[in-house]
Amino acid sequence: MDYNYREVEQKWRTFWEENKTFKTEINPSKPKYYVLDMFPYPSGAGLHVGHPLGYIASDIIARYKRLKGFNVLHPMGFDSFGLPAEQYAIQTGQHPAITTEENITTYIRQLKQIGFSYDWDKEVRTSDAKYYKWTQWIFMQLFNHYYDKDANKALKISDLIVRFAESGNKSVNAVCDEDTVNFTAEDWNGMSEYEQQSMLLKYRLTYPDESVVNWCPGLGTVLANDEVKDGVSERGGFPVEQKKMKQWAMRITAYADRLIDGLNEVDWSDSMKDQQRNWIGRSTGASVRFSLYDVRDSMFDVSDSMFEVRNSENKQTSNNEQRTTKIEQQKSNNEKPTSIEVFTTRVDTIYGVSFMVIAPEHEYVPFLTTSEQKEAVEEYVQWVASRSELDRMSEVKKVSGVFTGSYVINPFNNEKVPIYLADYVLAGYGTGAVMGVPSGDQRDWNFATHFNLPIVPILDAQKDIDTQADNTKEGKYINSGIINGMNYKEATATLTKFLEENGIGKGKIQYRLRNAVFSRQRYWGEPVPAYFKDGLPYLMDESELPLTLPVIDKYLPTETGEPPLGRAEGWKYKGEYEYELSTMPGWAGSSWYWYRYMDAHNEAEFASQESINYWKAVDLYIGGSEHATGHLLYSRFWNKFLKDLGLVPEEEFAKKLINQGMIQGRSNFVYRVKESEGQGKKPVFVSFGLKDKYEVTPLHVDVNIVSNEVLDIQAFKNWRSEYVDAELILEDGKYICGVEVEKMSKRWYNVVNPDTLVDKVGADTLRLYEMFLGPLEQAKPWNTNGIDGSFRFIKKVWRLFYDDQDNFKVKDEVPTPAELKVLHTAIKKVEEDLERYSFNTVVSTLMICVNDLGSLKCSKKAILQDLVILMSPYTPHIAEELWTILGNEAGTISYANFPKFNPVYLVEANFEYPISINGKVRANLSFPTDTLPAEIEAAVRENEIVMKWLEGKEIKKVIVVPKRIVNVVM
RNA sequence: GCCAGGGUGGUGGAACUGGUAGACACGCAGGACUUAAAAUCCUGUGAGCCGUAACGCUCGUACGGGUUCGAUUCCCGUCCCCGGUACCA
Repeated sequence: MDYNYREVEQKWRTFWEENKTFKTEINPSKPKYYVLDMFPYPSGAGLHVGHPLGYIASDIIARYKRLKGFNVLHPMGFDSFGLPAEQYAIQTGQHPAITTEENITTYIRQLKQIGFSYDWDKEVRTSDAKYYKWTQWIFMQLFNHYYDKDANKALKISDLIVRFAESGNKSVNAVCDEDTVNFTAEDWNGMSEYEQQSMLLKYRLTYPDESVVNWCPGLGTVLANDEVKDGVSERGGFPVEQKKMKQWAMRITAYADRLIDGLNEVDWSDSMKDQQRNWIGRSTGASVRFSLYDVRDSMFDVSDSMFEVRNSENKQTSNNEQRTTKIEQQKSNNEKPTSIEVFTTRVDTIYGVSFMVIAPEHEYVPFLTTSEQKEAVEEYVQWVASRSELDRMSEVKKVSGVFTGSYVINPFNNEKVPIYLADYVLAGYGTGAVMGVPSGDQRDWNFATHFNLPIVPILDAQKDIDTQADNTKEGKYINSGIINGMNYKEATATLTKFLEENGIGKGKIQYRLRNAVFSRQRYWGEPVPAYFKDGLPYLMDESELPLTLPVIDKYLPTETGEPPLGRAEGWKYKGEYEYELSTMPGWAGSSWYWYRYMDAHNEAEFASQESINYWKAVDLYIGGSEHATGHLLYSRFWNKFLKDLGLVPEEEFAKKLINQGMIQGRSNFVYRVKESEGQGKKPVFVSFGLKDKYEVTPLHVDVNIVSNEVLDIQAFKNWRSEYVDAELILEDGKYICGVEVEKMSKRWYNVVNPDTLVDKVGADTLRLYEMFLGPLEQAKPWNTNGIDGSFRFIKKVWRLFYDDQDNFKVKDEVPTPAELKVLHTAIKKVEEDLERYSFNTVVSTLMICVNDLGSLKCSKKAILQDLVILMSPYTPHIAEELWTILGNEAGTISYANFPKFNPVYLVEANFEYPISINGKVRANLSFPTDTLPAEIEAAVRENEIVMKWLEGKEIKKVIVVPKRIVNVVM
């Protein structure tokens, strides 16, 4: 009889659950090890085969470390706020909490089925009020702190207020908004409450700010970037425009340097560190202020329709009498700007400036545009508003832009420089303005060539600048006023000094990193524990947490375009003040969850100091590389902040990080005819083979309603309400779908579920197979072609214990040297490979070991017992069963001792040297392992085969690499 | 576009620090067992070539160069694929 995996696996899963085999407690007598998985978003599609890849790997390490004597924390939880549940709620009216609960139940069932050694008592869910209470609490701490550059850490806002009252802000060296002006203690004490609070917002680590969003008037909502395709909404095909909106932001830039420095102390891949460093993008340069030249009039009526959207917030501001203070006036819309500031990393090229470019959404645009240029500018701004940031940065070859009609003055040579708008300058980055130096920058060169602007050489080393830009720093400066004849270093120093002495600029460090937007115009997220009084945000009291999500009738924005929370009846702080209506973004709850696992049910703190100081930081963190610059950066930021508050001990929360490669999915597509897009139109889809005859938009379709690329039409119509009466243009009576290999993701409907596989071959086989697929880090498309090999392996192991007639054949005999050699070869390799996280090669090693023991007909207990331990991290169910069968206490293999490798069994008397001649192997010669290289050389020189290959030529050299190879050079 | 990763047989992959390329598996082909099938076991399996045969030869790690006694591995350039690109998580 074959091994009955269904029965055995079920038996041990029940055992583990009932006996809480993996329950973990603080135990100072043992070394600790914390293995963490990036927790999943519980999608409606259930767990897919891509999830377990990382989970299996981390579970293997968790089990391996237990065998090595560590006290292992290995928890699992759910990142359960998010867009898909809300989207489902919009479609069905079902409360996202219900859907989420159902999905989590499914996930837990699926996870338990795979035999992970999680301590389920420590499970967390970010959408649980008991959890998000602490997310809100951390948010409040951020609001109540500012970043002090002298202390190089976050300090209390209450302390800042004291300092302002005593000496103003001149002596305060803190991270704050760019436009913060200097004030004295007198100024501060003379300010109204409103003015003081407004000022403090410029310092708080979280604060309301304006940022650009994808506004879709057709759907009356803000869309995520990936809900937008070709400038229209993915759902419904409505136009999308860029709009500025008041949003909460997190001052992550305050931590930019520490986020860069911290990378030096973690064991992450260099590529991952590079990505983070580049994302933060620290660059050293200078800011330079260019005065505006002769602004004759401001041609634009500020209330002009084109600018209405952008200025709506500002208008509100100026309507509010209280807010128009002396300080604010400088920024007010009614005053003409007098200069434009740029940031440059190449201040040395300043004499080569022949134009200036500002972002089309720059706030000065109305003032800079002359009446002659008004129409062209208006048209251009409108066009740019329809384009996403990504589109704008991607299209580098096509030059676009428009002249505003205005000029600035180059402060170094007093030349008139025309001001253009161009979409490659983004308002959100730097000052939203750049100086154009066509001889030294290719994009500027392209722009200058396109608009026929002068290209001035500035260095004598520049070559061929009439065909392309040359960004060299070599040579001496020419055409460059005060720096003529200098080299790069001298010039930069001279210019920076000049800027500072004349008050027109200064040396500056600029980051590409932007402060993180912390609002979503959605329902299914953490409510922000803030309310508004006179248009300013205030926190509720900590004792009033959690602020729970109110009940609403529909999960859509209000008629006036407010977020769904605007629908909540009477939802006001103390019945009086408006709450913040946006919710927190997806990354809020995931930015600190590893601490909650340490003490998941604590109601007094986010986790006890005792637990935090025992578990400290994550020793191994496994998750997808797609989180490189999102989750992993935000989490590091929050961790550093919590450390500043003295609440956690470690500067970096994840000591070792492994990025599992994506298991790619095979996506299926349907093709919607473009003419049928838009509200109220009947959707028309055309089959793959006929799609070239129409203008179509490819749309993802659920792979589970497609089989062999043929669409199940009825299932498709039921899939989404708007497709109920869709028309399908068929070929040969079928609707054929397109196929593409891409990331397996719920939002592309290409999720494949592991349940079927567990049923067909068992969890142990699935675990083994997923590891056997290849290196953990490498991406690979999912297919089950090789799974039989893993299944056979399990059966072969069983057959070492039982013969064909089901007789137990394990004997208590003394192992032979050959058997010990097989076993210890495996022990060595399994240990080495696990230490370097080479999960796939361990599977091969186990297979070779089992094959060899089979050939040796070895069924000796001493050998098999160690083999079972070696296997147990990969195939815990069968290992637990065999362990018990061998006479050990039931359910104890998880805490057994990893077999000790003994090199004695591997000693070889001889080594067979490959003999290569000019790099090509021509013979093999065996020598005792202690033979000296000179003796080997002598033997090789006299070898017949070698002589034959020499054909009478001289041997130039013989290279002997001990226990590797011999190479004869002739 | 920019940032980062990858490309090895029919397929997944191995080769750890520059040292016999293709371990281990899948698939395929042939054989054993069986009335038959499944399961299991055995043999072969990068491409091309020579030969009766043991064996041997040439090519071969995306493509083109380079460094080296020796390169899948290091360097330069090109092509293709995948992830991220700030509201998917």
